[in-house]
Amino acid sequence: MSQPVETPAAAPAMEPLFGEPDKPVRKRRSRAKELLEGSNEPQREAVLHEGSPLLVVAGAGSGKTRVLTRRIAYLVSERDAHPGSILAITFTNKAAAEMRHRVADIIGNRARIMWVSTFHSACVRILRAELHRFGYAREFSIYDDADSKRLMQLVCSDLGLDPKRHPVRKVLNWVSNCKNDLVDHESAGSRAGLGEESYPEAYAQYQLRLRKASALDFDDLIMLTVHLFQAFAEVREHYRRRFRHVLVDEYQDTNHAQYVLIRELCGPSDAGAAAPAPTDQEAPQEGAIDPPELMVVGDSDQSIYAFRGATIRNILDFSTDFPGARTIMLEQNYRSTQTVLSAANAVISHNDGRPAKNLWSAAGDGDRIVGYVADSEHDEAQFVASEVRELVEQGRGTYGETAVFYRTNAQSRAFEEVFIRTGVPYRVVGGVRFYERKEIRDVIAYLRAIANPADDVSVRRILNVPKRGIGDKSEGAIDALAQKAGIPFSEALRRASETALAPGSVKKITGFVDLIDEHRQLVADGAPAHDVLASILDRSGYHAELQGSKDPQDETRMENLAEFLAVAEEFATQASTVDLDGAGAEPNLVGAPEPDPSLPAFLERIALVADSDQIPDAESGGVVTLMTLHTAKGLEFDTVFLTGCEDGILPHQRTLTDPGELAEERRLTYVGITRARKRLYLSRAVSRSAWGAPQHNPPSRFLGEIPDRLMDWRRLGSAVTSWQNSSATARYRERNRIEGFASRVDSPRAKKSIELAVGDKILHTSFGLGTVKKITGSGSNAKAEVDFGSMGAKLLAVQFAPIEKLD
DNA sequence: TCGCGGCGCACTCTC
DNA sequence: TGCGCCGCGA
Repeated sequence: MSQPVETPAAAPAMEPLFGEPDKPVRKRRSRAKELLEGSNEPQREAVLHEGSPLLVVAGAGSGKTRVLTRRIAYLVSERDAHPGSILAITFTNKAAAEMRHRVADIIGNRARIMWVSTFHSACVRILRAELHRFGYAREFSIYDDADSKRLMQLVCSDLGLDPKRHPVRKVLNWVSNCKNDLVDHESAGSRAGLGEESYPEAYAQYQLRLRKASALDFDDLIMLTVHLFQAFAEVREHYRRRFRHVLVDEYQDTNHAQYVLIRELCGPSDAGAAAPAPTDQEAPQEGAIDPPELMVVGDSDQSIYAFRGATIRNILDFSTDFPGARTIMLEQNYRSTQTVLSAANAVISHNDGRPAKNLWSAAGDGDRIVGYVADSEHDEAQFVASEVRELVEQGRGTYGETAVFYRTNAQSRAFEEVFIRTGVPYRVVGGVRFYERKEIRDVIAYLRAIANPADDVSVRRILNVPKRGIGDKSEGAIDALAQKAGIPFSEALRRASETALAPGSVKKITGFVDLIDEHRQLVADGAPAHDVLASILDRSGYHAELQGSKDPQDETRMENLAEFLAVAEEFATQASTVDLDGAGAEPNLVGAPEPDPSLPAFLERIALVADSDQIPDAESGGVVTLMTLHTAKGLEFDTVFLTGCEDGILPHQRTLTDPGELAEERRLTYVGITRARKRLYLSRAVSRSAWGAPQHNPPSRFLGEIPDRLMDWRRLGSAVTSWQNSSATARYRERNRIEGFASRVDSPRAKKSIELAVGDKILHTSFGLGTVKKITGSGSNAKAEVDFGSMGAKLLAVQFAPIEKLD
């Protein structure tokens, strides 16, 4: 949890700004010199001097972020840009922290007043200062995904939506898409293009509830900022003047709302229709100010967030969106071997309608890509574990420079089991998220209820946690009162005596109100977040309840809470020295620039920080990193294991029917492959247990797209041999599509050699994994009685049944 | 009002 | 497989 604070002096050794990252780091001075004198590569040089707007299209590993960093340093050093006038937007907080480090390494302490943050953090800052214009209270809660889902659940049941036909998740996604496309709920009903159901009422109700709770969800952060800019010309103008340089990393992952935000900020001046026309001849220059300079960097092949509303359109249409824009392409890769790149190129080239691009590397061919076909996911994990150990023992790699990627979080389990058993040190990034654990959410709800009295969702969550005798009945009565009087739930709690509840119940409720009030006072007195947290854990009885429990689970809960408390304390000390957005030292930024360790600031911080921001530094970790392909973006490792290369896993089952989604899966694979510097492993499992029942998937179609000469197959599946032959790939794929997985294990050759004994494990195309219970007859007459678990016992003709024997 | 046990369902990816 | 919800008994 302890990310390095922004202390340039203590910054870890960093990569050079360009050139091979593997080379020993040169001294800071020479690097700065190199920066200012330019590099030997003309395109990179051009990135510095090229005007605005500027689009840099760069392949994986070509140092996109480095180029962006360079431009910032150039602006400050050569063009005397005030660092406070620079806004750099990155995709994750982690990336923002890294960028601040890099810039600080070149221009020193002045980098501290640069504004580097994610879209969401930037918007929160602006909203804190400006949202009162829309009538919001200054303290608003920020709802994460789980909160939004909970809220939408209430809405759906209010509207009587059948959860079978209209799952909460689906409704929420629809609403989220509307917001990302800036379609407000009044016009959402007539929204065309989605084809499926639309939920304008749910949208309206959901927004109403959010509004009542003084809460914003993630999509609101962007949407409302855009609305602010559009509704108040002076606000828009203020930020256009304040930011003279706007730089956006990972532009391919921006959605429509984010694009409009950038356009409002950096578009041509006359775009602001609301701005008063300069008819007054006395002050013609007033208000006539050039838009901020804009530079965006991206790679359309790495767009992997379409499901969240990101649209590649933004990068393809950049030059139309921003007239006069120039484009620079960077195609040299400084990260990977040519072998790795060729594989990546081969896969991505199967996507239609992408601009031609061919990455090349000067790093040499390097090792071939190792392929492995495992029998099961355990076998796959076993292979990865032993391979990692071997690399480390032979001194060819370190744990910290090794990563294991998978498509879904659920796949991490097999690796964890085997890694624990074999003693390979590892760390899972993401997965069951820290902030999604029950106990953490509980205390966050406490903190929110204290900070934002209107936050009904949070108040009701902790009303009876820990148990204090306020049950459904009491809650219902209070809720009825709140509805009747039109007041927030927390307000109704104070008037509990007006209900028909028993005096005992009223007393319990009063006790709860007092508890919250007491801590609200604590906050008002300026107590830092961790003090409030520690107090509420104690006074609410939450701590005591866990302590008294005999459930071993509660022990880990205690540990988690202790860690959370540590996070809060760390936040307080950080906040008092440096602002996490790097904006704290800027006096005239927005509203309250002073870093503050207060409770609202802490809540804001934890709402916006994703767990994947806590990826340990690869160099210092010394442990193998396990993560999903999505979180892998922007990272790189010497050795990469890309696991689960199966149709149904990667590409994911739900994407197989949609060419557009399939293209995104291919880009995801591309991202995974290009994370590898030196060694790449591709593995798949013939059989994989998915919630209980074994399931067997055909090899990923993406595997067949990689030329044979690049591959070194360490082990092939026992029964399947033809699929990796590229000439057979198309046929295989076709056959597979028609027959489903039935064609995978019935190769004639495999059948001939099958000999079964009692106790053998076999794989049947229809029944799945089974155990041989009894054998009768022999040779071609052999029959086997096989127990297929939940599928029952079957009698099979060994010679003809579509089965495969497992080791 | 609470606690327990049985059952049914769930797994994309994330700021 | 494990989590969350529901219904029941105390």
